[in-house]
Amino acid sequence: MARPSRKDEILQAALACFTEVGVDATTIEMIRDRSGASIGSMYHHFGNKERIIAALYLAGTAQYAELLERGFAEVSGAEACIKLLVTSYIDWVVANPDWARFILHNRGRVEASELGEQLREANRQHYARIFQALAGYREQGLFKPMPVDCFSSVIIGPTHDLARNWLAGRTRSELVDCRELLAQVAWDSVRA
Amino acid sequence: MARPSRKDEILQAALACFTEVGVDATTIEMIRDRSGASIGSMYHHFGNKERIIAALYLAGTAQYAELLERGFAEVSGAEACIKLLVTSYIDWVVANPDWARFILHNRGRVEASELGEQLREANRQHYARIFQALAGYREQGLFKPMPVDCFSSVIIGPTHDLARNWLAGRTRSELVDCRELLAQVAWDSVRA
Amino acid sequence: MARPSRKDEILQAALACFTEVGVDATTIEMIRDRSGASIGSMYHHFGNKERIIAALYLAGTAQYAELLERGFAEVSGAEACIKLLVTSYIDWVVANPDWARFILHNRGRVEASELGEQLREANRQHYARIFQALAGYREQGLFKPMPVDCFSSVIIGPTHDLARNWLAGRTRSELVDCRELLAQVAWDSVRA
Amino acid sequence: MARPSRKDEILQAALACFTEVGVDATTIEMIRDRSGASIGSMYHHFGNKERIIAALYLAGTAQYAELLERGFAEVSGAEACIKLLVTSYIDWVVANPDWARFILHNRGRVEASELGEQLREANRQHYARIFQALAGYREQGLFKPMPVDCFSSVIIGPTHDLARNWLAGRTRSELVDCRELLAQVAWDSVRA
DNA sequence: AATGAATGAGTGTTCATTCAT
DNA sequence: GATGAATGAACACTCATTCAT
Repeated sequence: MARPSRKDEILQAALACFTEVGVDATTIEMIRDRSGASIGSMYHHFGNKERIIAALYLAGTAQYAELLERGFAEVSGAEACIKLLVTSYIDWVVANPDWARFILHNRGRVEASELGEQLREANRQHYARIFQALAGYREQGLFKPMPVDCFSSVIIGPTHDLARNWLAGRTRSELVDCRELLAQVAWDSVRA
Repeated sequence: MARPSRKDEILQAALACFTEVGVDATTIEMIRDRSGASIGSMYHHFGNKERIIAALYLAGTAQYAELLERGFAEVSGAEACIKLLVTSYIDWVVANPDWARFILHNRGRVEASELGEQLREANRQHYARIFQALAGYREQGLFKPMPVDCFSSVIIGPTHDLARNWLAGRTRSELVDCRELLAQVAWDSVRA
Repeated sequence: MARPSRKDEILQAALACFTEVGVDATTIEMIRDRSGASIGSMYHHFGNKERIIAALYLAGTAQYAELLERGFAEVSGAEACIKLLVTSYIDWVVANPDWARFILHNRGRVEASELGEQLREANRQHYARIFQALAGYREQGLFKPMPVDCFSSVIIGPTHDLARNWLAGRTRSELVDCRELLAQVAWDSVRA
Repeated sequence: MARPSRKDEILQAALACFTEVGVDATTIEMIRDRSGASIGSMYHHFGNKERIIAALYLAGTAQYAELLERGFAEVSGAEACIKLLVTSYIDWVVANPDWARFILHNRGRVEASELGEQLREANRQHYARIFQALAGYREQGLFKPMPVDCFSSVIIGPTHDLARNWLAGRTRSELVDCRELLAQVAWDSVRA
């Protein structure tokens, strides 16, 4: 296993700072301090703070997308696919809580940034991939008819909500203990 | 109808700025400019920026709580109560989109602020009120057994998720068009 | 004994603040808080902060001058007069340490203020009174000849220096324990 | 002779401002203006205003200590040593009147600052050096017995007092003209 | 690829003072 | 004489970014 590159060290340090004091309160100096890189090096690799944020965001969503992709390769059937969307998400959040917290709270900022279009494109592909996986079942009438925006929110909304609360330390339950329940609720909510 | 007080004018101006450029990018000067108040007056009324943010947050949650309270006075039955939680929320969001966006994205910041405890206390009372309204039905076994954190998220999660997307302009559907569907999904997800 | 007037209450409060945090760090609000007066009342009585400082300064020097005057009425002889200058000063400092500290550190500021001339006039009279008391002995050749500025500093310099250090908490000795020694040194230093 | 460093330029500019308008009335902007440095550079070198003040103070006392040290290398005997304390001080004040004025009026502020301990340590060493130089004579009984705080004040008090007055423009005499007289008075005041 | 001293526009906040009541 | 809400100029300080080495 290769040692982390300077770029990765900077991203890890940034995430740690974002977790501790928030994205806006994190200064370039803090990241420099934590990563061991020099200011010049950080600007050489990323150009500006906004691009550090975007790089961290995009890397996170890519990692989750990859996990989901691996899941799709292993399951089949409408129910399994819907449940996979929930369980993959929970598994990723539990494995990467800081990263998940960062992503959950900074979508708007990255969308508004100079790299917003890149994020939107990644999201489009992500959704396209999911709908491609579900298209067959939909045509078979296995899902309750509803607007596509609702469909997404009904599946993943409870999980997003609980994940946010869990990551903020506002829950008594462990997120992972609700894994099967949330998956079942998602399936029940969309099945025809 | 009374004319808005100086305090309210400041709060309204702050919300408009937060909506346009975000909370962190909003400067005291912008709020001053928009509200017509002097800097001194703003500090006389609120003390600092953080307290302006917190005051706006707390006023918003109080308003929603009041709307919900009025709803509880009018409905009865487990199904009606669960659906009310969803429809009241949607109604408030649709009626106050800027305020809703602000609240949806700044809970953590207010919790971490000097007024965090006040917010947590308000939240405790809010949840206590809801559970009190539902306690009878729960005892009758009308709800599927699940952890309390899940129960909340299953009911309101899809609505929160869709509201976030709608407020960010990421949906094709109108939030209000999903009102009955989301209410029904909520009820179906928790009924025994 | 009359109760302190509102003006005196303000001056006492100001001195307490000056002692605790320094003159520059003391705000009008602090004095208001401590005195119980309103802001308006303070400005009614004094006009501005500078005049509060000057009033406190002038009241202090007047009080010391009065003490000295009473001393002159009781003693006679060159040695007694010189020693009186030292002992009166020490007695006043020990009785009014906060006031003394304030006066010792704010002469320049009051001199530079709008009331500077008033202070200089008071000082002129103070020195004139002292030299009048000593004029006879000087003519009798009882003092070592030296410039008048030196004469003053030689008499009171050691006492000023020790008083400053004592008031700042930098001495092991108590100021009062050095009373006789300093008086004797003063006399030895100026006697012919 | 090397050209002054950026740090020294800032310090010199600060001293000039302190002399003209006083420490509290001097703004960072004034020092920036006068030194030619950028605000960022000033904060890069010193961190904050308080540390500029302290650096100037400590540099001044160090310079005087060095002058005194050179004097000790050249003289011997109790009388010469005592007189050296006075004459070195006067020589330094006359050569550096602005610096001297600054030091004479800002000891308390630096002691109360974050660098107070550093100043106290420097003072401890300064006094230790002096008492080491005099220890032998003291043991020989060449000095009048008195508390150590008095001993210092008796020697240097008249000089401090006159220097303050001279630096404030309140004297008719020139400080330097009183050099020998003050040295003699100091010696007379402490000799056994 | 790496460094870090230098930059300066921009920020939140303070506080002496005014004035209508 | 007394009040205190309102004012706004002025301040110390921050921090993303640049650039010569």
